[in-house]
Amino acid sequence: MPRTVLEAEAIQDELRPLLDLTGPGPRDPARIAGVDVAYDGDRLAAAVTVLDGTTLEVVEEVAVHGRVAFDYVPGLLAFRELPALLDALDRLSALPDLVVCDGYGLAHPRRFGLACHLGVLTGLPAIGVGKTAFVGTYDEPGPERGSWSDLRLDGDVVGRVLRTRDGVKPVFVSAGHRVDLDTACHNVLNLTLRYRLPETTRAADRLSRRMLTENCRPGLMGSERHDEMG
DNA sequence: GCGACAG
DNA sequence: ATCTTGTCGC
Repeated sequence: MPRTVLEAEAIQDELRPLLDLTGPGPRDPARIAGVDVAYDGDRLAAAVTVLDGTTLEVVEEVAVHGRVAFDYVPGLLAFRELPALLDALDRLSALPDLVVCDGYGLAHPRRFGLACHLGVLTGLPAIGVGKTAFVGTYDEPGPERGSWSDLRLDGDVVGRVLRTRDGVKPVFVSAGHRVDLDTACHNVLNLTLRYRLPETTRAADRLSRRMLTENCRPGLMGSERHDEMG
């Protein structure tokens, strides 16, 4: 774990060459994971929620407790959230086919946002879905669900501003690892049949908050249902 | 130089 | 991220 901004940025530059940007990535993933982290002072809870790619039903979920080990610095979000997220991902019974991150991927000052970092470290296909603008310029996409516009940074298209619901504020989609932008947006639209944000993100957000609030066994919480027989 | 800045 | 009431709308 880096201890300074400079160290962290160096790590990003070091890992960036490991990115797999040769598309297209999973168009019909069977298991899609959503990840999110909730905070309370220096306490945090990281959650991973896996949905069935077809029914969008939650098929597995894991949440873990942790401590903030890196202050939030724009551009270095991964160092704050990744340790706990990797911990939670390790506890899944089966690997997901796609991970939807809360934040950015290639749309990043050094082209290595949370979704890229998580993807490289786990080897899993990953994409980023941000709720607000971070980097880049763009034109407002059309008002209907499905319309989008390029998110550009220094002349490169680094992501897409995608309208997931009619007349509702768009989200910022970018590729992370082993998924191209088209496939990323395709998946995001499949995950937003009812709300602006992907069901994966919503489920992970709820779980992480619950983990923080409830007095559960320090360590974990999840769908490792302890068969309560008898 | 100053302000903005994922979560 | 988090602090926070009411309010407009389906």
